[in-house]
Amino acid sequence: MSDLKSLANPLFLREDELRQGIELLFYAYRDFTRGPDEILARYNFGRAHHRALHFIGGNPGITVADLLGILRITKQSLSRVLSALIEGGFVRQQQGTRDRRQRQLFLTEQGKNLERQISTIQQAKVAQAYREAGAEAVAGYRKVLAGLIDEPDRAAILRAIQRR
Amino acid sequence: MSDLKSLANPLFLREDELRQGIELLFYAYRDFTRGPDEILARYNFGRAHHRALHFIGGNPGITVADLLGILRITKQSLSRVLSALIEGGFVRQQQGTRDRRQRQLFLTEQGKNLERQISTIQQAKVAQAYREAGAEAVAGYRKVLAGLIDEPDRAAILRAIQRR
DNA sequence: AATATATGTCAATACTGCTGACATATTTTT
DNA sequence: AAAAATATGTCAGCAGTATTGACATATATT
Repeated sequence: MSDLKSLANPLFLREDELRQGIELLFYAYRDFTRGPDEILARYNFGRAHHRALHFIGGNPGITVADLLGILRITKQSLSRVLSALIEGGFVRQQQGTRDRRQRQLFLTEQGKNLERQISTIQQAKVAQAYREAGAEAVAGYRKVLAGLIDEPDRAAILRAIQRR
Repeated sequence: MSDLKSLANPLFLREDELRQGIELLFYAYRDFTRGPDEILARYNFGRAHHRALHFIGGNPGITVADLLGILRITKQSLSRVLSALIEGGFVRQQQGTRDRRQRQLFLTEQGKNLERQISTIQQAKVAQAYREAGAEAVAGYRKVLAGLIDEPDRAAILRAIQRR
C-alpha cells in the first residue's frame, strides 16, 4: 500500500507526507525550545529574550532596526525585551559610530555567559541529531529548511549564515 | 579556510555549523507560521487554535488528554482554546464510547473547511521546498528533525506519523 | 529649511501560557 | 459497596509576548 502511494507520486508530495513534514517541524521546534525555557525562567525571561540574546551575540553591534528585521516583531515588542536585558546587565547599547541615531547592541560579559549557557544546550541537541543522522542528512535538513524561508530574504539569510 | 575548518571536523559539529542549524530552524519556523496566522486572525484565533485544529483534524476522536500530550500545554490553556473552537462551531465533543469520562474531539464541517484552508497553505510551502530540495534532501530533513524530538516519545511520534 | 530616518515611549488590547484549587462523572481497585 | 484513581472542566490570578496607533527626540539627508 505504501508502495502504491509512493509510485503514484515519487516526489514525496502526497498529502500524508507533507503532513508528516509539517508535524516533524512542530515537534522538533516544541522540544528544541524546552531546554532554554527552563534556564530563562530563572531570570524571568522568556523566548523573546533568548532570541534577542542569541542574535545580538551572533551579531555584535547590530542595530535595533536590523534586529527587528530578523525577529519580525514590532519595535514596541522588542523594546520591553531589550529594556529588561539592558536593565539586567545582559546587553549594552552604544551610539552608532557612523550614524549616531543608531543604537548598536552588544552583550555584556554577563550576557555572553547566559547566552553561552543556553546555546550550549541547544548546540548539544543539534550536534546529537546531526551525529545520528549523518553528514548527508544534515545537508538535506539545511536545504529543505532554507527552502521554507520566505523570499525575498532567503538569499540574504543564507549569505549571512554562511558568512561566518 | 572553510576547507581547513571542515577538515578539522568532518562531522559538521563545529560551533558555527551548529549555529547555522539552529538559526535555520528559527527562520523556517518563523516564516512557516506566518501564512496561517493571517487567516486565523480573521476569526480572532491564534496559533494555539490552529494546532488544536490540526491535530484534531489528523486524529478524529482524539481525547483531551491525548491532545494535551501532543501540544504539551496545560489543561487550562487548552480549555480556553477548545471552548472557543467549540463555541464557534469548529469542533464538537462526544462522550467516549469505551470510557464515558472521556470527551472525544472531532472537527465539524466548518472546522474541516478552516483546517483545510490553512493546511493547504502550509502544504504548498512544504511541497515547494521539497520539490526544490529533492527526495534525498527530504529524507535528511526528516531524519534530523526526528533526532531533535526528545525521548521518550520520539519513537511513538514517528510511529504515529508514519502509520498514516 | 524641509523631510526622512532611527529610536524610544505611552496607552490599550489580545493571545498564550502558567499555577493552584476545586468540582463532577466515571472507572478501577480493594 | 466503598475507596481510590482517572478524565475532564472551571475559576481566579498572573506573566510573557505580541499587536496597533500616537507621539517625541535626535540625527541625517535632500
